[in-house]
Amino acid sequence: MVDAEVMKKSAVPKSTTQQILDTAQKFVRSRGYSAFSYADISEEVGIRKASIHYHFPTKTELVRHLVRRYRDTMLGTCDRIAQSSSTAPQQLRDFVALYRCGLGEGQLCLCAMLMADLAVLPPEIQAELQRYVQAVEAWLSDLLQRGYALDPTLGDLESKGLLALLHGAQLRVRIQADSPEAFDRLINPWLDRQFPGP
Amino acid sequence: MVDAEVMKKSAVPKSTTQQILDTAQKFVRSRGYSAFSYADISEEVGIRKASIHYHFPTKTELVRHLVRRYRDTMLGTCDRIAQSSSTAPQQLRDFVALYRCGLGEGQLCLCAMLMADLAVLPPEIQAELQRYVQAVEAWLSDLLQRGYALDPTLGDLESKGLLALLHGAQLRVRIQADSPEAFDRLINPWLDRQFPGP
DNA sequence: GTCTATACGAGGATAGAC
DNA sequence: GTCTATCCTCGTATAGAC
Repeated sequence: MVDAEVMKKSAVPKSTTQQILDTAQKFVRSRGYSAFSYADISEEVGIRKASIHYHFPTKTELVRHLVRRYRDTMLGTCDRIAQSSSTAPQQLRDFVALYRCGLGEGQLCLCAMLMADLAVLPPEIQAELQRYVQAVEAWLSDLLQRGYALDPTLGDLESKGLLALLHGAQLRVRIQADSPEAFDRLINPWLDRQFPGP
Repeated sequence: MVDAEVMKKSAVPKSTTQQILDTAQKFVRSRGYSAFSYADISEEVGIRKASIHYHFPTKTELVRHLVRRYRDTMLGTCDRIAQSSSTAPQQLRDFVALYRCGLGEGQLCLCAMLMADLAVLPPEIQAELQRYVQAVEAWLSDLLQRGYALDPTLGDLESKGLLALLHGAQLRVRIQADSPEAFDRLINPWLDRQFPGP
Protein backbone atom coordinates (compact mmCIF):
# COMPACT_ATOMS: atom_id res chain seq x y z
CA MET A 1 0.00 0.00 0.00
CA VAL A 2 2.78 2.49 0.62
CA ASP A 3 5.17 0.93 -1.82
CA ALA A 4 4.34 3.27 -4.68
CA GLU A 5 7.70 4.97 -4.44
CA VAL A 6 9.59 1.82 -3.53
CA MET A 7 8.34 -0.02 -6.59
CA LYS A 8 8.86 2.93 -8.94
CA LYS A 9 11.01 2.26 -11.96
CA SER A 10 14.18 4.30 -11.91
CA ALA A 11 17.36 4.77 -13.92
CA VAL A 12 19.51 3.49 -11.05
CA PRO A 13 19.14 -0.28 -10.85
CA LYS A 14 17.82 -1.56 -7.54
CA SER A 15 20.20 -3.41 -5.27
CA THR A 16 19.56 -7.10 -4.76
CA THR A 17 18.67 -6.44 -1.15
CA GLN A 18 16.01 -3.97 -2.28
CA GLN A 19 14.66 -6.38 -4.86
CA ILE A 20 14.39 -9.11 -2.26
CA LEU A 21 12.53 -6.82 0.12
CA ASP A 22 10.19 -5.56 -2.60
CA THR A 23 9.40 -9.06 -3.79
CA ALA A 24 8.96 -10.41 -0.29
CA GLN A 25 6.61 -7.55 0.50
CA LYS A 26 4.46 -8.30 -2.50
CA PHE A 27 4.16 -11.94 -1.47
CA VAL A 28 3.52 -11.30 2.21
CA ARG A 29 0.85 -8.76 1.36
CA SER A 30 -1.02 -11.21 -0.84
CA ARG A 31 -0.33 -14.63 0.74
CA GLY A 32 0.65 -13.95 4.31
CA TYR A 33 3.66 -14.93 6.36
CA SER A 34 3.38 -18.73 6.29
CA ALA A 35 2.51 -19.09 2.63
CA PHE A 36 5.44 -17.32 1.05
CA SER A 37 8.87 -18.85 0.70
CA TYR A 38 12.44 -18.21 -0.33
CA ALA A 39 11.63 -20.14 -3.49
CA ASP A 40 9.02 -17.53 -4.45
CA ILE A 41 11.50 -14.70 -4.05
CA SER A 42 14.22 -16.69 -5.79
CA GLU A 43 12.09 -17.11 -8.88
CA GLU A 44 11.09 -13.46 -9.17
CA VAL A 45 14.45 -11.90 -8.40
CA GLY A 46 16.37 -14.41 -10.50
CA ILE A 47 18.73 -15.54 -7.80
CA ARG A 48 19.13 -18.87 -6.02
CA LYS A 49 17.39 -19.62 -2.74
CA ALA A 50 20.69 -19.96 -0.92
CA SER A 51 21.81 -16.51 -2.06
CA ILE A 52 18.94 -14.87 -0.25
CA HIS A 53 20.41 -16.04 3.03
CA TYR A 54 23.44 -13.87 2.34
CA HIS A 55 21.23 -10.76 2.52
CA PHE A 56 18.87 -12.00 5.22
CA PRO A 57 20.13 -14.94 7.27
CA THR A 58 16.66 -16.07 8.36
CA LYS A 59 13.06 -15.58 7.34
CA THR A 60 12.45 -13.88 10.67
CA GLU A 61 15.14 -11.30 9.94
CA LEU A 62 13.80 -10.73 6.45
CA VAL A 63 10.27 -10.00 7.59
CA ARG A 64 11.46 -7.98 10.56
CA HIS A 65 13.33 -5.70 8.17
CA LEU A 66 10.29 -5.62 5.95
CA VAL A 67 8.02 -4.35 8.72
CA ARG A 68 10.59 -1.80 9.81
CA ARG A 69 11.00 -0.47 6.29
CA TYR A 70 7.25 -0.42 5.80
CA ARG A 71 6.78 1.57 8.97
CA ASP A 72 9.46 4.08 8.00
CA THR A 73 7.98 4.54 4.54
CA MET A 74 4.47 4.87 5.93
CA LEU A 75 5.42 7.41 8.56
CA GLY A 76 7.39 9.37 5.98
CA THR A 77 4.33 9.50 3.77
CA CYS A 78 2.16 10.51 6.71
CA ASP A 79 4.52 13.32 7.61
CA ARG A 80 4.45 14.61 4.07
CA ILE A 81 0.66 14.63 4.26
CA ALA A 82 0.72 16.43 7.59
CA GLN A 83 3.13 19.08 6.33
CA SER A 84 1.15 19.78 3.19
CA SER A 85 -0.99 22.88 2.96
CA SER A 86 -4.20 20.83 2.73
CA THR A 87 -7.00 21.12 5.22
CA ALA A 88 -7.27 18.41 7.86
CA PRO A 89 -10.27 16.77 6.17
CA GLN A 90 -8.31 16.64 2.93
CA GLN A 91 -5.31 15.21 4.76
CA LEU A 92 -7.57 12.54 6.21
CA ARG A 93 -8.71 11.65 2.71
CA ASP A 94 -5.14 11.52 1.48
CA PHE A 95 -4.36 9.13 4.31
CA VAL A 96 -7.34 6.91 3.57
CA ALA A 97 -6.36 6.84 -0.10
CA LEU A 98 -3.12 5.09 0.87
CA TYR A 99 -5.18 2.02 1.70
CA ARG A 100 -6.40 1.68 -1.88
CA CYS A 101 -2.92 1.00 -3.21
CA GLY A 102 -2.23 -2.66 -4.00
CA LEU A 103 -5.86 -3.76 -3.73
CA GLY A 104 -6.04 -4.37 -7.46
CA GLU A 105 -3.27 -6.94 -7.16
CA GLY A 106 -4.90 -8.61 -4.18
CA GLN A 107 -2.54 -7.05 -1.69
CA LEU A 108 -3.51 -5.94 1.80
CA CYS A 109 -1.70 -3.49 3.99
CA LEU A 110 1.40 -5.44 5.05
CA CYS A 111 0.57 -5.03 8.69
CA ALA A 112 -3.08 -5.92 8.36
CA MET A 113 -1.96 -9.21 6.85
CA LEU A 114 0.60 -9.80 9.57
CA MET A 115 -2.00 -9.05 12.22
CA ALA A 116 -3.97 -11.99 10.88
CA ASP A 117 -0.81 -14.11 11.06
CA LEU A 118 0.09 -12.88 14.53
CA ALA A 119 -0.16 -16.28 16.23
CA VAL A 120 2.61 -17.75 14.08
CA LEU A 121 4.94 -14.74 14.02
CA PRO A 122 8.25 -14.88 15.89
CA PRO A 123 8.30 -12.42 18.82
CA GLU A 124 10.75 -10.08 17.08
CA ILE A 125 8.27 -9.52 14.26
CA GLN A 126 5.38 -9.14 16.66
CA ALA A 127 7.26 -6.39 18.44
CA GLU A 128 8.00 -4.59 15.18
CA LEU A 129 4.34 -4.87 14.26
CA GLN A 130 3.20 -3.38 17.53
CA ARG A 131 5.46 -0.40 16.95
CA TYR A 132 3.88 0.08 13.53
CA VAL A 133 0.34 0.04 14.84
CA GLN A 134 1.19 2.31 17.71
CA ALA A 135 2.86 4.86 15.44
CA VAL A 136 0.15 4.99 12.80
CA GLU A 137 -2.63 5.22 15.37
CA ALA A 138 -0.81 8.03 17.13
CA TRP A 139 -0.39 9.97 13.90
CA LEU A 140 -4.02 9.50 12.90
CA SER A 141 -5.29 10.35 16.35
CA ASP A 142 -3.32 13.58 16.20
CA LEU A 143 -4.83 14.46 12.83
CA LEU A 144 -8.34 13.81 14.07
CA GLN A 145 -7.77 15.90 17.18
CA ARG A 146 -6.47 18.80 15.12
CA GLY A 147 -9.03 18.52 12.38
CA TYR A 148 -12.17 17.75 14.31
CA ALA A 149 -11.51 19.17 17.75
CA LEU A 150 -11.54 15.80 19.45
CA ASP A 151 -9.99 15.34 22.85
CA PRO A 152 -7.08 12.86 22.99
CA THR A 153 -9.18 10.02 24.37
CA LEU A 154 -11.77 10.29 21.65
CA GLY A 155 -9.10 10.85 19.01
CA ASP A 156 -7.41 7.59 19.99
CA LEU A 157 -10.69 5.75 19.90
CA GLU A 158 -11.75 7.11 16.54
CA SER A 159 -8.35 6.45 15.00
CA LYS A 160 -8.48 2.83 16.13
CA GLY A 161 -11.97 2.50 14.76
CA LEU A 162 -11.11 4.03 11.41
CA LEU A 163 -8.07 1.81 11.00
CA ALA A 164 -10.15 -1.24 11.87
CA LEU A 165 -12.65 -0.21 9.20
CA LEU A 166 -9.90 0.28 6.62
CA HIS A 167 -8.33 -3.10 7.36
CA GLY A 168 -11.68 -4.85 7.37
CA ALA A 169 -12.64 -3.21 4.10
CA GLN A 170 -9.40 -4.42 2.54
CA LEU A 171 -10.27 -7.97 3.57
CA ARG A 172 -13.75 -7.61 2.17
CA VAL A 173 -12.95 -6.29 -1.28
CA ARG A 174 -10.61 -9.17 -2.03
CA ILE A 175 -13.45 -11.61 -2.43
CA GLN A 176 -14.94 -9.61 -5.28
CA ALA A 177 -13.51 -8.84 -8.68
CA ASP A 178 -14.16 -5.10 -8.43
CA SER A 179 -11.63 -4.28 -5.79
CA PRO A 180 -10.52 -0.63 -5.55
CA GLU A 181 -13.87 0.85 -6.47
CA ALA A 182 -15.69 -1.37 -4.01
CA PHE A 183 -13.30 -0.15 -1.35
CA ASP A 184 -14.27 3.47 -2.02
CA ARG A 185 -17.97 2.67 -2.02
CA LEU A 186 -17.55 1.04 1.36
CA ILE A 187 -15.38 3.68 2.96
CA ASN A 188 -16.50 7.02 1.54
CA PRO A 189 -20.05 7.20 2.93
CA TRP A 190 -18.76 6.36 6.39
CA LEU A 191 -15.97 8.89 6.06
CA ASP A 192 -18.21 11.69 4.84
CA ARG A 193 -20.69 11.10 7.62
CA GLN A 194 -18.18 10.68 10.40
CA PHE A 195 -15.59 13.20 9.30
CA PRO A 196 -17.18 15.67 6.92
CA GLY A 197 -15.12 17.35 4.54
CA PRO A 198 -12.93 18.73 2.69
CA MET B 1 -16.86 -17.23 17.21
CA VAL B 2 -20.05 -19.18 16.71
CA ASP B 3 -18.68 -22.38 18.14
CA ALA B 4 -20.11 -21.89 21.60
CA GLU B 5 -22.62 -24.67 21.09
CA VAL B 6 -20.31 -26.81 19.02
CA MET B 7 -17.62 -26.82 21.67
CA LYS B 8 -20.06 -27.38 24.52
CA LYS B 9 -19.33 -30.33 26.72
CA SER B 10 -22.05 -32.95 26.56
CA ALA B 11 -22.88 -36.37 27.90
CA VAL B 12 -22.81 -37.87 24.42
CA PRO B 13 -19.20 -38.22 23.30
CA LYS B 14 -18.35 -36.34 20.12
CA SER B 15 -17.70 -38.33 17.00
CA THR B 16 -14.16 -38.32 15.68
CA THR B 17 -15.32 -36.38 12.65
CA GLN B 18 -16.73 -33.70 14.93
CA GLN B 19 -13.58 -33.59 17.01
CA ILE B 20 -11.47 -33.17 13.89
CA LEU B 21 -13.64 -30.32 12.66
CA ASP B 22 -13.68 -28.60 16.04
CA THR B 23 -9.92 -28.85 16.40
CA ALA B 24 -9.27 -27.77 12.85
CA GLN B 25 -11.54 -24.78 13.37
CA LYS B 26 -9.66 -23.70 16.45
CA PHE B 27 -6.36 -23.85 14.58
CA VAL B 28 -7.56 -22.13 11.41
CA ARG B 29 -9.11 -19.35 13.45
CA SER B 30 -5.86 -18.64 15.27
CA ARG B 31 -3.14 -19.53 12.73
CA GLY B 32 -4.78 -19.39 9.35
CA TYR B 33 -5.04 -21.88 6.52
CA SER B 34 -1.39 -22.37 5.64
CA ALA B 35 -0.05 -22.58 9.16
CA PHE B 36 -2.13 -25.43 10.51
CA SER B 37 -1.51 -29.07 9.71
CA TYR B 38 -2.81 -32.58 10.11
CA ALA B 39 -0.12 -33.03 12.74
CA ASP B 40 -1.72 -30.32 14.89
CA ILE B 41 -5.10 -32.02 14.73
CA SER B 42 -3.55 -35.43 15.26
CA GLU B 43 -1.97 -34.33 18.52
CA GLU B 44 -5.11 -32.76 19.97
CA VAL B 45 -7.59 -35.41 18.93
CA GLY B 46 -5.29 -38.28 19.86
CA ILE B 47 -5.36 -39.99 16.51
CA ARG B 48 -2.70 -40.57 13.86
CA LYS B 49 -2.22 -38.17 10.97
CA ALA B 50 -3.12 -40.84 8.45
CA SER B 51 -6.40 -41.56 10.19
CA ILE B 52 -7.62 -38.04 9.54
CA HIS B 53 -7.58 -38.79 5.82
CA TYR B 54 -10.25 -41.41 6.41
CA HIS B 55 -12.65 -38.68 7.54
CA PHE B 56 -11.46 -35.97 5.15
CA PRO B 57 -9.43 -37.17 2.17
CA THR B 58 -7.70 -33.84 1.59
CA LYS B 59 -7.03 -30.62 3.44
CA THR B 60 -9.17 -28.82 0.89
CA GLU B 61 -12.16 -31.05 1.69
CA LEU B 62 -11.62 -30.61 5.40
CA VAL B 63 -11.64 -26.82 5.27
CA ARG B 64 -14.47 -26.76 2.78
CA HIS B 65 -16.61 -28.73 5.21
CA LEU B 66 -15.41 -26.42 7.97
CA VAL B 67 -16.64 -23.31 6.19
CA ARG B 68 -19.92 -24.93 5.30
CA ARG B 69 -20.55 -26.00 8.86
CA TYR B 70 -19.53 -22.58 10.12
CA ARG B 71 -21.97 -20.90 7.78
CA ASP B 72 -24.80 -23.22 8.78
CA THR B 73 -24.13 -22.64 12.48
CA MET B 74 -23.84 -18.90 12.01
CA LEU B 75 -27.04 -18.59 10.00
CA GLY B 76 -28.83 -20.77 12.52
CA THR B 77 -27.72 -18.44 15.29
CA CYS B 78 -28.75 -15.42 13.26
CA ASP B 79 -32.18 -16.86 12.65
CA ARG B 80 -32.62 -17.48 16.34
CA ILE B 81 -31.74 -13.85 16.97
CA ALA B 82 -34.15 -12.66 14.30
CA GLN B 83 -36.98 -14.76 15.69
CA SER B 84 -36.50 -13.61 19.24
CA SER B 85 -38.83 -11.01 20.74
CA SER B 86 -36.03 -8.47 21.10
CA THR B 87 -36.13 -5.09 19.42
CA ALA B 88 -34.07 -4.66 16.27
CA PRO B 89 -31.39 -2.59 18.05
CA GLN B 90 -31.08 -5.33 20.65
CA GLN B 91 -30.88 -7.96 17.91
CA LEU B 92 -28.11 -5.96 16.32
CA ARG B 93 -26.22 -5.98 19.61
CA ASP B 94 -26.75 -9.72 19.98
CA PHE B 95 -25.29 -10.16 16.53
CA VAL B 96 -22.27 -7.99 17.25
CA ALA B 97 -21.70 -9.90 20.48
CA LEU B 98 -21.06 -13.04 18.42
CA TYR B 99 -17.83 -11.47 17.27
CA ARG B 100 -16.45 -11.34 20.80
CA CYS B 101 -16.38 -15.11 21.13
CA GLY B 102 -12.95 -16.67 20.77
CA LEU B 103 -11.05 -13.39 20.97
CA GLY B 104 -9.65 -14.32 24.38
CA GLU B 105 -7.98 -17.35 22.82
CA GLY B 106 -6.62 -15.35 19.91
CA GLN B 107 -9.22 -16.63 17.50
CA LEU B 108 -10.75 -14.57 14.72
CA CYS B 109 -13.99 -15.21 12.90
CA LEU B 110 -13.15 -18.24 10.76
CA CYS B 111 -14.09 -16.42 7.61
CA ALA B 112 -12.27 -13.21 8.46
CA MET B 113 -9.12 -15.32 8.76
CA LEU B 114 -9.79 -17.13 5.51
CA MET B 115 -10.41 -13.82 3.77
CA ALA B 116 -6.85 -12.89 4.67
CA ASP B 117 -5.68 -16.24 3.27
CA LEU B 118 -7.81 -15.91 0.14
CA ALA B 119 -4.90 -15.89 -2.31
CA VAL B 120 -3.76 -19.36 -1.26
CA LEU B 121 -7.17 -21.00 -0.90
CA PRO B 122 -8.28 -23.65 -3.40
CA PRO B 123 -11.21 -22.44 -5.51
CA GLU B 124 -13.67 -24.76 -3.77
CA ILE B 125 -12.99 -23.07 -0.45
CA GLN B 126 -13.11 -19.61 -1.99
CA ALA B 127 -16.56 -20.38 -3.34
CA GLU B 128 -17.76 -21.61 0.05
CA LEU B 129 -16.38 -18.45 1.62
CA GLN B 130 -18.18 -16.20 -0.82
CA ARG B 131 -21.44 -17.90 0.03
CA TYR B 132 -20.78 -17.25 3.71
CA VAL B 133 -20.11 -13.56 3.22
CA GLN B 134 -23.08 -13.14 0.93
CA ALA B 135 -25.42 -14.84 3.39
CA VAL B 136 -24.31 -12.95 6.50
CA GLU B 137 -24.36 -9.61 4.73
CA ALA B 138 -27.85 -10.30 3.43
CA TRP B 139 -29.08 -11.19 6.90
CA LEU B 140 -27.52 -8.12 8.47
CA SER B 141 -28.74 -5.85 5.72
CA ASP B 142 -32.25 -7.10 6.31
CA LEU B 143 -31.99 -6.42 10.03
CA LEU B 144 -30.75 -2.88 9.42
CA GLN B 145 -33.53 -2.19 6.93
CA ARG B 146 -36.17 -3.39 9.37
CA GLY B 147 -34.67 -1.76 12.42
CA TYR B 148 -33.56 1.56 11.06
CA ALA B 149 -35.79 2.14 8.06
CA LEU B 150 -32.95 1.96 5.57
CA ASP B 151 -33.62 1.29 1.94
CA PRO B 152 -32.06 -1.90 0.53
CA THR B 153 -29.13 -0.09 -1.09
CA LEU B 154 -28.16 1.68 2.10
CA GLY B 155 -28.82 -1.43 4.16
CA ASP B 156 -26.38 -3.39 2.02
CA LEU B 157 -23.78 -0.68 2.30
CA GLU B 158 -24.09 -0.32 6.04
CA SER B 159 -24.01 -4.05 6.59
CA LYS B 160 -20.80 -4.34 4.60
CA GLY B 161 -19.31 -1.46 6.56
CA LEU B 162 -20.27 -2.88 9.92
CA LEU B 163 -18.85 -6.30 9.07
CA ALA B 164 -15.63 -4.68 7.90
CA LEU B 165 -15.41 -2.84 11.18
CA LEU B 166 -16.03 -6.03 13.17
CA HIS B 167 -13.39 -7.97 11.25
CA GLY B 168 -10.88 -5.14 11.48
CA ALA B 169 -11.51 -4.79 15.19
CA GLN B 170 -10.85 -8.51 15.66
CA LEU B 171 -7.51 -8.10 13.92
CA ARG B 172 -6.67 -5.11 16.07
CA VAL B 173 -7.39 -6.53 19.49
CA ARG B 174 -5.10 -9.50 18.95
CA ILE B 175 -2.01 -7.40 19.27
CA GLN B 176 -2.93 -6.39 22.80
CA ALA B 177 -3.31 -8.50 25.90
CA ASP B 178 -6.73 -7.08 26.78
CA SER B 179 -8.70 -8.59 23.98
CA PRO B 180 -12.47 -8.87 24.49
CA GLU B 181 -12.80 -5.65 26.47
CA ALA B 182 -10.76 -3.71 23.94
CA PHE B 183 -13.09 -5.03 21.26
CA ASP B 184 -16.10 -3.58 23.06
CA ARG B 185 -14.40 -0.24 23.63
CA LEU B 186 -13.69 -0.05 19.93
CA ILE B 187 -17.08 -1.16 18.68
CA ASN B 188 -19.64 0.17 21.13
CA PRO B 189 -19.22 3.91 20.62
CA TRP B 190 -19.47 3.46 16.88
CA LEU B 191 -22.49 1.23 17.26
CA ASP B 192 -24.32 3.57 19.63
CA ARG B 193 -23.72 6.54 17.39
CA GLN B 194 -24.55 4.84 14.13
CA PHE B 195 -27.35 2.57 15.29
CA PRO B 196 -28.73 3.91 18.53
CA GLY B 197 -29.95 1.69 20.95
CA PRO B 198 -31.88 -0.61 22.49
C1' DG C 1 -11.77 -46.82 11.78
C1' DT C 2 -7.28 -46.68 13.14
C1' DC C 3 -2.74 -48.16 12.73
C1' DT C 4 2.36 -48.47 10.70
C1' DA C 5 5.14 -47.52 7.05
C1' DT C 6 6.38 -44.90 3.42
C1' DA C 7 6.51 -41.87 -0.71
C1' DC C 8 7.40 -37.39 -2.30
C1' DG C 9 7.90 -32.67 -2.41
C1' DA C 10 8.67 -28.16 -0.18
C1' DG C 11 10.61 -25.31 3.22
C1' DG C 12 14.43 -23.12 5.82
C1' DA C 13 19.13 -23.28 6.45
C1' DT C 14 24.42 -24.36 6.03
C1' DA C 15 29.10 -25.49 3.83
C1' DG C 16 32.26 -24.57 0.72
C1' DA C 17 33.70 -23.56 -4.21
C1' DC C 18 34.06 -19.78 -7.43
C1' DG D 1 27.77 -12.05 -3.79
C1' DT D 2 26.25 -15.89 -5.98
C1' DC D 3 26.54 -20.60 -6.99
C1' DT D 4 26.01 -25.96 -6.26
C1' DA D 5 25.25 -29.41 -3.22
C1' DT D 6 23.33 -31.04 0.70
C1' DC D 7 20.84 -31.58 5.31
C1' DC D 8 16.98 -32.03 8.01
C1' DT D 9 12.37 -31.27 9.11
C1' DC D 10 7.67 -30.90 8.11
C1' DG D 11 3.55 -31.31 5.16
C1' DT D 12 0.11 -33.81 2.45
C1' DA D 13 -1.13 -38.03 0.88
C1' DT D 14 -1.32 -43.26 -0.10
C1' DA D 15 -0.94 -48.48 0.66
C1' DG D 16 -1.99 -52.08 3.15
C1' DA D 17 -2.23 -54.64 7.72
C1' DC D 18 -5.21 -55.18 11.77
